Amino acid sequence: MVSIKEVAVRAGVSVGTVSNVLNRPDVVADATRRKVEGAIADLGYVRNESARQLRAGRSRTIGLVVLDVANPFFTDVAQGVEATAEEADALVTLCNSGNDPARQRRHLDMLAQQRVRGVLITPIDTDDPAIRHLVDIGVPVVLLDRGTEDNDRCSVSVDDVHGGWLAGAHLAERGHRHIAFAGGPFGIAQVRDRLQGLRAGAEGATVTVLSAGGLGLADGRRAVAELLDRPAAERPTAVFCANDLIALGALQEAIAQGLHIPTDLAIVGYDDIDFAAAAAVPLSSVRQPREQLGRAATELLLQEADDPAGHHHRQVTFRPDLVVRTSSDQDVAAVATDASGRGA
Amino acid sequence: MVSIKEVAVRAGVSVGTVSNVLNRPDVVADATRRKVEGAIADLGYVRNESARQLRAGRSRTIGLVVLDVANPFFTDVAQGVEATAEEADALVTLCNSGNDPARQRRHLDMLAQQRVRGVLITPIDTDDPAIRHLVDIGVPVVLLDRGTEDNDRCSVSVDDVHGGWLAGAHLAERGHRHIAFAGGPFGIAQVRDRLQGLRAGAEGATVTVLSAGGLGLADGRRAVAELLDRPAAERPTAVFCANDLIALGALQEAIAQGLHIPTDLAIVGYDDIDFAAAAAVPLSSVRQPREQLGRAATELLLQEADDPAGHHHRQVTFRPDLVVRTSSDQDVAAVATDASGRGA
DNA sequence: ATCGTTTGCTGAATCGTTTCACCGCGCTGG
DNA sequence: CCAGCGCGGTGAAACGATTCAGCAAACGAT
Repeated sequence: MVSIKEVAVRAGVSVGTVSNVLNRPDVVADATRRKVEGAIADLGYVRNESARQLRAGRSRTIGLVVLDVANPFFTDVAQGVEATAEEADALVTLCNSGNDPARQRRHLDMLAQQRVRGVLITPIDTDDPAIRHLVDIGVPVVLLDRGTEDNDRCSVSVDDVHGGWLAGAHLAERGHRHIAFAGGPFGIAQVRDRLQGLRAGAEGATVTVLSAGGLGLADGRRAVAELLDRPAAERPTAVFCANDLIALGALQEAIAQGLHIPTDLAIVGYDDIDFAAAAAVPLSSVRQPREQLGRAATELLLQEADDPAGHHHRQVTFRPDLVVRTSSDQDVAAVATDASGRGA
Repeated sequence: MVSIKEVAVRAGVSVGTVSNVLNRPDVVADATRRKVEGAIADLGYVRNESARQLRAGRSRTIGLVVLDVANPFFTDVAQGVEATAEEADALVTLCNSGNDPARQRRHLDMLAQQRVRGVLITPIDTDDPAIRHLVDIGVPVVLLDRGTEDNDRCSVSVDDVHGGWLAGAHLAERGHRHIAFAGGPFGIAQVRDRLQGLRAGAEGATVTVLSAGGLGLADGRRAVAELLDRPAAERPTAVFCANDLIALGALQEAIAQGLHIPTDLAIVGYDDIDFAAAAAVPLSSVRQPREQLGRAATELLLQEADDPAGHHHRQVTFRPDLVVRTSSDQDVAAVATDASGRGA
């Protein structure tokens, strides 16, 4: 593999000059520059980023650690991050913790070793010591899709309590008196907050928490199966899901079991991923500004990385809104009249 | 930021010894090792990967460049890649070309500069010079989800012609005489091959190519809209989509327009992503071994990286199979009888 | 007591870049 | 004619880890 030195020899100049051609072409005389560029092309020279970085002491990349790459919500956030990073000539290393604390730890260690300029993370648990360690050794960290009370770092989040409230209020307003909640694990703050909001919004209604263990399609299917195990009289008439993957799984299982949506069961999801609108029974969902979330977080991170002293940490919170689609757009009262005797 | 030198000073040993504690703990006396470990913990020392890499001449990471991270097919492939890489103690940098040649180029340049151990790529066009350059400078490259006639690199692919054939044969067998194809652009080999296979499999049927420009949900919606513009008599009775995103978009639009699936229009997708089975009209789809694709490619890559001399390039091809679900599971003949007079 | 051998550690060279003090040259103004 | 100044370029010193020849001490065998 050819180095700057060999380029210098072939061009008949010193290594310092080659470096100048690469980094500050304007200080080099035209003729010399052309000679060097010729040598670079001839030898197929490729810059060695490790050496640059070693010398510079910091890298041009930022780390992005998400809970689940298979969830379109996170890929959308990632696109916002990447777009913003690209504008600032930064690179992004995308890491998937897959909701596994050990994997998250490994990724954070690796990012620290790479001396990344900063880390954007959707953390699994409230206060992982690995995250604290990063902050302590001076790596800028911005929490993504997650607020914090600590004021030694920035965060960008969406008001999940309000999101849950919107869903609860909507369902209550449609006449639902018994609402199920599907999603887990409760170690994840988003899940807790959305449930809390649901309870506050669905005033007067009973809220039943189903034991969906995770945040995937399969968990939604399980949740509806569990729901159908109950006697019809005790069965919730609506289910609010902690994300759209669960909601889509629930939708599928409900249809497979012969339920009509929303007549027999109303469903509201969370995130408003593209697949939600594209579902055959279009899914009501609490929409988050996904790309903007990524953009805002990246801007804060780069700001802090560029000027750690002048920076002061901020907690940015977006407001979600509810998109009502077919899956929940019917009054329970109307159902009781129109479709009495119906049900699985 | 603390370096190995400061650790050495605090532990009262030389830097060589600290390095040994880190890399070959067994050659260091217990007492010394403990002293050094103590110093490391006290100072919060974090290894500098750039320096290691500079010295070693190569890195521990491999690059993965995919066409579209928002497509669950690729995130599934990526999971296979990551799992295999992790077993081999390698890291993965996931890059999204987003079907943009310029972005692909930038990512490849960056990976070359990082001196990655190798690159896995789902290329956009047949023979990008940037890919050739990588091969020329000795970076192992494995084509992913894409075959090649060049025998200077490995490839792992799925027989797309056969996949298209399966879909075509299935639809023809169900009595469809006029089949539409949705997907693009045709610069992408997968799209071409699937169409070619469809033509071969749907013997005796007419194939109409719709002008879906891309490979996303919106393109599927557009395709069905275009289809409905035609007079009913000239309208295809089935549509084969180049991937499941298109198929799901088509499904949604078809339902929104009041068509019944599969009675009025049969739909077959490609990839069998999880959302396909979860669609409310479960989607027939050509299944590819997604994770296995990633695993196989990564194994080939690591093999080549570990022993470039002993390695000889292989072209691995998997066979896809067809999963028939509701969206296409009905005979056209039966339709004509059961549902005459129906239609949008 | 002497001579290997083993054990455990040191110190310096090395990787490829960037950066910076410094140098020679030609030109200009006094 | 000379001091001063840009201009263009040089060469060496970093950056932080790894590796390896070499050294000192301890030990075992004869």
